[in-house]
Amino acid sequence: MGIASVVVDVPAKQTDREFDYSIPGKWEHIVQPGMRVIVPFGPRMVQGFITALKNDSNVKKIREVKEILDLEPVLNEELLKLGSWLTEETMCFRITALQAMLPAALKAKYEKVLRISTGREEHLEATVQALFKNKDMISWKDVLESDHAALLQKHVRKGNLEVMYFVKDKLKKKTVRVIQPLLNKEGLEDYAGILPPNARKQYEVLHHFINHPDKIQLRELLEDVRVSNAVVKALIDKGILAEKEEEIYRDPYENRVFKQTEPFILTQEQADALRPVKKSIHDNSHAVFLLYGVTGSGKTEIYLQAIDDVIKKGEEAIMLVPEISLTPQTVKRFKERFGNLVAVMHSGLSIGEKYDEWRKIHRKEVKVVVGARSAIFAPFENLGIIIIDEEHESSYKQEETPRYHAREVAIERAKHHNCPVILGSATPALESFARAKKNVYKLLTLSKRMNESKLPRVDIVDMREELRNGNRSMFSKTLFSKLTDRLEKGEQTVLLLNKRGHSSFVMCRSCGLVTNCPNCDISLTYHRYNDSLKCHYCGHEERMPQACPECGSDHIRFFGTGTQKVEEELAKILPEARVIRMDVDTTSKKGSHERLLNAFQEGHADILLGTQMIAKGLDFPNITLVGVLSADTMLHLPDFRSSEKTFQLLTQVSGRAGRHELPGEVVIQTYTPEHYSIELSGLQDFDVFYEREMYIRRQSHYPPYYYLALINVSHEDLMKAVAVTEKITKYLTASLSPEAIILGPVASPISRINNRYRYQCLIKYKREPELKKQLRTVLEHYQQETAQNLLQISIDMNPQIMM
DNA sequence: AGCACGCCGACT
DNA sequence: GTCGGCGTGCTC
Repeated sequence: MGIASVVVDVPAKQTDREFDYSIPGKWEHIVQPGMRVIVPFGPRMVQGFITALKNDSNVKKIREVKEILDLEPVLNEELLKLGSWLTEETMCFRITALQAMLPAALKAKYEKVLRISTGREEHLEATVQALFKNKDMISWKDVLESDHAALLQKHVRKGNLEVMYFVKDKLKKKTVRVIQPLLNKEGLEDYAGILPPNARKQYEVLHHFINHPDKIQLRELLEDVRVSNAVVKALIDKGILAEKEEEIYRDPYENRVFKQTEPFILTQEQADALRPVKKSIHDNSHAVFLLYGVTGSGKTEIYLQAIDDVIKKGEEAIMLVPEISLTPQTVKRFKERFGNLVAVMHSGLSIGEKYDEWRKIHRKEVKVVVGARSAIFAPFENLGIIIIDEEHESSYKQEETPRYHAREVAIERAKHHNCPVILGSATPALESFARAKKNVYKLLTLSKRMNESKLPRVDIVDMREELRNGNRSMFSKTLFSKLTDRLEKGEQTVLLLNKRGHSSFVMCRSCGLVTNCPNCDISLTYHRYNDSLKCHYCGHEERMPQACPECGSDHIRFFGTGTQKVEEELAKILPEARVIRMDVDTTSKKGSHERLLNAFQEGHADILLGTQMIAKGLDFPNITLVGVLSADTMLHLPDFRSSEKTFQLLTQVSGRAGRHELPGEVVIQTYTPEHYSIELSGLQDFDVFYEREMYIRRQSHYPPYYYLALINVSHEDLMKAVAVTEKITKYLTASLSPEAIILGPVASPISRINNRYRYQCLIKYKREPELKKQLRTVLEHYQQETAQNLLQISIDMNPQIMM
């Protein structure tokens, strides 16, 4: 008898294992590991994944698989294995790992409903019958909201009402109605001849098919021939035409024509960098390359040509790009080279669109996927290369469970496929560069920009000096004069306002009160569209106050990312300048990001003003000036990577200037010009920065010299949170090797979320083979309390941010 | 995660 | 005696 091992969709410690189910005979030859099923689990139905098939089971009372949800496995053997690896590495539940690899559309939706048992209607009093008025089922959610929950529950016990469980897919495949002729050209002509003379419209429809015998979408047909549905219907009824439902993809890029491009001739440097990659592709050998190339050195062309080789070899490619630079511009470059062999995956797509892109990959209709972090799980079976552009970007680390880093997943998959990985960056993560130096990764260097263009000249302006000289504006003299100069020449400027986060908070200018969330220790975020304040952590929402709740002053206003204020000041000092502002406020609508960039590219503005989101990917020939208004705002964050992040951002944004014929200039304004990350980004010298930063990391026992694991404990009771963290810290100190450094307990940077106090313990280690086992023991020990949700313990292996 | 089961105190 | 509170343990 066929038995399936199933991982069920119940993310909890106690159910984090396989359960056995028997397979009904009719499905015996269909089922395969990696398929989704619906299975009975206790009293309800849940979704699950078949992880293995076997012939027998030790389980006595085995139940049957209720339904098979897929005709083809959604997870192949490799991905199932990768799921186990993810579970192990990130210490998450198996089901969480499996779901993370699939588009959200494939996740189940559960519904619990009540219905009247057959023939028991008389047993119900009028109030209950009234609830069922006009419907045979009511949802459990409504029951809980009604005042009759107890009463209804009693009827369930008596058997008058029945509880039913439904498992549904989040989403259906999208279909369109398609019309096609059932006769050939001659047949249609003959039939047109015998149509009654008053059937003019039917005649026109037939005429369409005589000229275009192919099938056509009903909607298009109606538009083209300008007839109503009734006309087509008549012809279908007569058996001349046929209608059918056809599955279609929601193609976010439909109606867009991409001009094909040919590979460019590579520079000597580029060719030298590409050669070892090509060798690895053709030898089917695994290797990780760190492509370290200055901004504008033509990394993308190397990616494109490597992918081209992979496709020619009949294999597939994954191209990861950070979410914020996954702009239509980027996508265009890949679509222009590889046409419709490209699928695109990013968070801007709807659940349905993502699902459709995923299906193109699953059905082997595309060869390349360009996407953000989660595209690393694209279900390709013959991977020939994985490329991660801007590999230092922190968005490659998922900040929810499973807390994986796409770079590590990429390497794991590439090992399985015996194929190369390219990590590309002008400012590699310190960890990556260190590995390249140790020859764990192979270093490929591009030190020159293409088109012979020079790296821009960088001016670092000390804003303290400006203040001393009586300049209180946010623009230094230098920046102002260069701005005016560009304006006169008709060249373009990018202005970066380097502010932390992307949100705007509210502060009273009289008493300095910042409106905080009542449940969390974090400021509320202003939302313009409904003039309200929201907490991004717990969802708390309140109206924007008219006066300060503390001192009553009406000088209360929001401090946005500040771009608005800069815009106002620009309007004062350079009234003739046309400014495009890009920040959360102006880019929240779908497609607005692209629209603004297009407008800038087409020269409808002189200045592009924005936050971090403008630092990447812009490649416009007319940009000759980049200004950073305040370079040091994120330097003083309590994060050991803040210097690295500052250096990376400044270098990236500087790289926007002078990429083509016109030379570029950069002005960096700062209050700490002596800080090495600012000074060295001015010199664009990553190598020196690397040495400096490595020295500091070694001194303070941080990566790449040490690995990190962060344990976060939260509890409603502050003392309890501290006590548990304390106990964990003690336990780990005792059970890990003396080389491990265990710090804590300390309050989290966000010390309270949703009225739960948060404490943490940080482990720095070099080699601790027992670490995961010990952490599992810790989780095990607090199992009971975490199950009751009194206590929460989360573990982040290799955290990117210390929250 | 749900849900049933079971044991306890408070009530018709 | 019975209802409903919540701690405990199970789900193939």
